[in-house]
Amino acid sequence: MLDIQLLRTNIDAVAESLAKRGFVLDRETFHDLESRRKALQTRTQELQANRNSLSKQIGLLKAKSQDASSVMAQVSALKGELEANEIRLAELLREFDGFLAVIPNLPQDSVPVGRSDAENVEIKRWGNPRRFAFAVRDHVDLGETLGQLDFTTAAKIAGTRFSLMKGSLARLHRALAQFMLDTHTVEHGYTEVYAPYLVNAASLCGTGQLPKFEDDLFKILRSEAEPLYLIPTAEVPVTNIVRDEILAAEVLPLKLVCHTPCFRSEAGSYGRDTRGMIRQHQFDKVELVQIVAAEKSSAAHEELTGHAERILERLELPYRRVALSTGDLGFSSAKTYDLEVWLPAQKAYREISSCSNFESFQARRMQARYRSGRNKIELVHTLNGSGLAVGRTLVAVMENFQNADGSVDIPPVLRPYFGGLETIGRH
RNA sequence: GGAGACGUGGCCGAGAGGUCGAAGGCACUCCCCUGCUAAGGGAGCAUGCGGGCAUAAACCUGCAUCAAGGGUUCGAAUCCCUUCGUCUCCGCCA
Repeated sequence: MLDIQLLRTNIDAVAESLAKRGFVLDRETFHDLESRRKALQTRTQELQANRNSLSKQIGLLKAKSQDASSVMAQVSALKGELEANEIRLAELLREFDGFLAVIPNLPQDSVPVGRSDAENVEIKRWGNPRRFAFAVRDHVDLGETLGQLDFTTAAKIAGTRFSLMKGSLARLHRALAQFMLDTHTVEHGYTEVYAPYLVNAASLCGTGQLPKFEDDLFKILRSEAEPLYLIPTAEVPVTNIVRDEILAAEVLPLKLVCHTPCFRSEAGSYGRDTRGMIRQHQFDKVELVQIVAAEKSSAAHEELTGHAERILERLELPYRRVALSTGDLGFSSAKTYDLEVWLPAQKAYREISSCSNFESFQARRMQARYRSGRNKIELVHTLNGSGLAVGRTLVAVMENFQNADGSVDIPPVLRPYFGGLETIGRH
């Protein structure tokens, strides 16, 4: 949610900024809503004030056992207009909220301007893709040859876009998550969090997945009760820890890390990445979340991205960092870096982490604030990033550490999680 | 799943149809007093959204908010309904 004051006072600058990301701000509708709101709200509040003061008089008269019937008649005269106004105002505010809720965040000035991912800008590269003396296989080939990755059975159990791992591959998957959690907690100062995998609509509105992207979510309907949704990312439960809170300045920054499965319906992605584990309905992710004071968020964004990069470096996986262009930016984000890992079978860098600074956009929706000074309350800034997507990291390890015989070496840094085992082979 | 009790500011807690955005306490901020280490006195201290205001702070003022939503009423923290949550007992369960 953008600051409505900014829209009121500076709508042309807002529209210009949004245009960079391909969003056309409907200024006429805004002005129309705003002028109707102002008139209606002022009038309604005036009527309410009248009613309140007259009602107070009634109370005072009755306390003195005096006749209040003429004042009561006055209030009754107000009633019709007041109720009609209250209803119209509520409708108008709902409409206004709906209008505001689908406006994306403003990109930071440093975000490269572009229409799509084609105009993303590479910031850095790390590591050199390995040269293979044999024909590389992709992770599907490798996993099925090992007898430890099975999409057919997963489809039988659940459906398409699920995976089933067994044996050392399942253990590798677990080891990766453990390693990421250990690194972020011990070396990067994050607090480990275990959070619900089902969340309510208010939480999803807080982080921006609702109301606009309901189709991407798995929804659990319960009779009578409010629906719950499977989390698309740990960002949702973890960031919402601070929803409707006023934090003491001393507790900031909050640095939280959380390993969860993530569930995405992948509506609208039919036909894309249908092979293998790249795009699944269920995948694990280790998520980094930071809640920081407003002026600290840009530095925190660089730091957090570095924390995610550190995982790739310690796993010895070549990657690059890309600044998303305005056209590729997520709805809530003011600036995003994607980390892309080298996949030898695709001969391409593929997204494995997305690190975003949301500034006050989520905080405003969540009413997540902190005391920034004496009697001064400010919205926090929120950030998050994958550190990393576990399934995709598994894919990258398999493909980059494969041997000619189809076995997969275990990256040295993961071997402590394997009791000394160095290679995953058929068994 | 069944039965009952409950949900009030940063925290504890009073409040039972009108002068209640809400006593009192704790915490916090400022001032005074006091030569010391959780002494005393005074003042301030919820949030959101409007209007004054074309702009920032300050200030004044209005409305809303006592878990959430709806209802009764001239008037609701207070009465009624629904939902959510907490606690206690029973049942079930890893």
